[in-house]
Amino acid sequence: MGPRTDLEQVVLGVVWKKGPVTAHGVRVEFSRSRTEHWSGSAGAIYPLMSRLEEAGLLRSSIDRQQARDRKMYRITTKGLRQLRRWLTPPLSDTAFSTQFDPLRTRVFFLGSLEPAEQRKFLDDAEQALQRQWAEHRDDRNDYRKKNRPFSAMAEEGAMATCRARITWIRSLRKKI
Amino acid sequence: MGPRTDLEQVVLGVVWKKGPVTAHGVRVEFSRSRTEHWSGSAGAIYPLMSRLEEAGLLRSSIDRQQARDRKMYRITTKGLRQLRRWLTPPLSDTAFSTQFDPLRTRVFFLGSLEPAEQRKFLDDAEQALQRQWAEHRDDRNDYRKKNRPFSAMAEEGAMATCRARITWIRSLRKKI
DNA sequence: CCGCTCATGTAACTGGTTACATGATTTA
DNA sequence: TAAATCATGTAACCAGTTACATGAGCGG
Repeated sequence: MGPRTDLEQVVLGVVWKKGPVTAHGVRVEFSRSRTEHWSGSAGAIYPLMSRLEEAGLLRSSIDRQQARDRKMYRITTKGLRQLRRWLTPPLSDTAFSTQFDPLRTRVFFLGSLEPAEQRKFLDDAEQALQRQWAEHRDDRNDYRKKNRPFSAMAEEGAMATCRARITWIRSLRKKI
Repeated sequence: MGPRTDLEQVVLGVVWKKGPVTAHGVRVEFSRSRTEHWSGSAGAIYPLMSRLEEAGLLRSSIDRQQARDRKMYRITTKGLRQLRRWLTPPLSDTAFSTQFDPLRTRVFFLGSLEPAEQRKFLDDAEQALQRQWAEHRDDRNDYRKKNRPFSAMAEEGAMATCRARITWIRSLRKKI
């Protein structure tokens, strides 16, 4: 009965990386993320981490040294094995399938706008993507400073897709 | 009381593009899509299209000409106005925010694998992305044949992000 | 006549969300 | 001393999903 959802795997990964850590600490990590895919809401994280502990993938202990009691989570050997399994080929199909892109989705229906409005849409999109790229660049630089090379590499992935989308939007702009 | 979710907007768009169309026809359109973000399940589509009709964005009529009765949906003037509003800047923040990418998500935790396993992960990913790119290219060519320029442009967006991700994966491969 | 596609729906479930409740500690 | 942050949780809700039910028409 290992983790079934990506969120469970990611929480496992966060505990591996930051552990020992509180459920609150995991939530903070989610709130810092640029993507809005998961909010890291209390209603999701607290029951989820209890489940992972019950499954033997996490283990918790009460830290009474601090000003107030804190439930510290660590990853277990079994948990680490599970994390590695999640990353070891062959990966599930869903790991590779093209993801939902609200911008691309909208382009399918761009023909319903007047050409002038279409151009406005594309100009707006390009600006937003440029802001987004800059945010990921800042995050990457932060990760480099903190000596977290894999997180920096992940941010470079986000930067690369931002650049590709900007180039794509510009090419549409020329066609219209 | 307009549409609140992207799925409702997309269904509105599909009816605009393919209409008059049955709820089943909309479902088929979703099943053809490469992305797995929405399954287009009956439990989602049928109640949703009823809601859109109740809100005055779609209008239906029973077609008795066919072998069996079919409920044909068309977009209303109000519906088209709503579709355009969805595409008209300023777009909601969620339209631009960096999307969830299961591959990038995994890279954050790639440090938990041995270097040899890391390389295997990246090789596997590159192959999958290349297959994915080819699928989107085929789809784009189909759309071109069918004279659907905006759908073709959308597919080119997917192709561009695939290429960017391949380049990114290769650059990680060199670093490791 | 068997299985496939077209066609329309409903019921139970699920993996999250928002909002609420509580209280200690820290900072302005 | 008020507001923000740390910290732990629960309850109600929501937008989907899977699975089921039903039936017509059609090709092999």
